[in-house]
Amino acid sequence: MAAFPADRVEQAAWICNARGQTLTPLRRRVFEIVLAADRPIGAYDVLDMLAAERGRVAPPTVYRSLDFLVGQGLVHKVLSVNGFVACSAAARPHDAQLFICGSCGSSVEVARQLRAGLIEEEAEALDFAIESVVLEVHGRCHACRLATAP
Amino acid sequence: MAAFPADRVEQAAWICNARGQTLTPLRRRVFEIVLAADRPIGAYDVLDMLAAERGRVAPPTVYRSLDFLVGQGLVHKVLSVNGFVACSAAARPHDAQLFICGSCGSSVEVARQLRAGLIEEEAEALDFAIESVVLEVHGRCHACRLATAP
DNA sequence: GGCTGAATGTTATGTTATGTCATTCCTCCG
DNA sequence: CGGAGGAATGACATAACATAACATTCAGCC
Ligand SMILES: [Zn+2]
Ligand SMILES: [Zn+2]
Ligand SMILES: [Zn+2]
Ligand SMILES: [Zn+2]
Repeated sequence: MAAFPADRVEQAAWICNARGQTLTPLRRRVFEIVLAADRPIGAYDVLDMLAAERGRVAPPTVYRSLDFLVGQGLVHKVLSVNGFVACSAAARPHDAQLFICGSCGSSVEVARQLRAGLIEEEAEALDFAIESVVLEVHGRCHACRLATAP
Repeated sequence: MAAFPADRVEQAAWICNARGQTLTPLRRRVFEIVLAADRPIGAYDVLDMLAAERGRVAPPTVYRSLDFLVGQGLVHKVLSVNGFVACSAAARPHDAQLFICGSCGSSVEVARQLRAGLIEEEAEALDFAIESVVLEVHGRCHACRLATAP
């Protein structure tokens, strides 16, 4: 198998291939659109961009591709804004940890594990089997703080 | 002012009063419905129950009451299931920390702070001003694990 | 060629949430 | 008393987000 590529879209294709999956032209294009947005983007925004390129596009077309990309860990769904954002480290799937600015809409994904074992401890105490953890931090980003502070 | 009451609905009324707000009959009824559900409940489920009692009810009626209750910290919005759940410790507002079972839909709110300072550290490094943190843990609860394990 | 399975197209509908203006009701003040 | 002002609710319409179900296309394989 070829070496891990530098371009993020090629990385995505590589990751899919390594799993016996296919990054089809449609999925690739959707991934490119999400990637280019560089912030969480709505499914219907993706739809509009696709429609501008290829005429009428129905919602399932977009949601199926997004679901595939989310399933492969290439894209994260951002619950607090009903959006999707490209993963910054998709090589191995993980729960996203996002800092989301309420002013400009930008988001930053943090790779370093932000939780100590407290959640796992609590799960143990509850006899709760963790499957996934949603962690989304809201606030104001550096740029927006500069913009209003004197 | 009267002492802090034992009943959760009366507590809610007390909390509102203490802030110069009013738990009107409608808001009180919505709170009772959310409280009785003992798990996240959808806005339109609340709507249906209200409608059964008082005839036609429009969505804004429900959403306004839910928004009020969320604003007062009496109810938490659960993003991962598009639902609302009564807060188990509303006396002072806080970000919810929820363990949500994907099998039975139940949720447990944990009061003890589940995060060490790692999120705050990271925010500091990013110069990000935190306003709120969404933490929702998904998995299988104790009861559901018992139900399928031999 | 004909079967099969994956992907996409197509139509319709379900689910969640908000914008806007009208109405009610209470309180304050002259 | 009577009207101004504000909070809450009612009522209507629509926006925004997401999925169900079935048809079609196409490549790989025997
Ligand atoms: Zn990621
Ligand atoms: Zn910002
Ligand atoms: Zn709470
Ligand atoms: Zn359960």
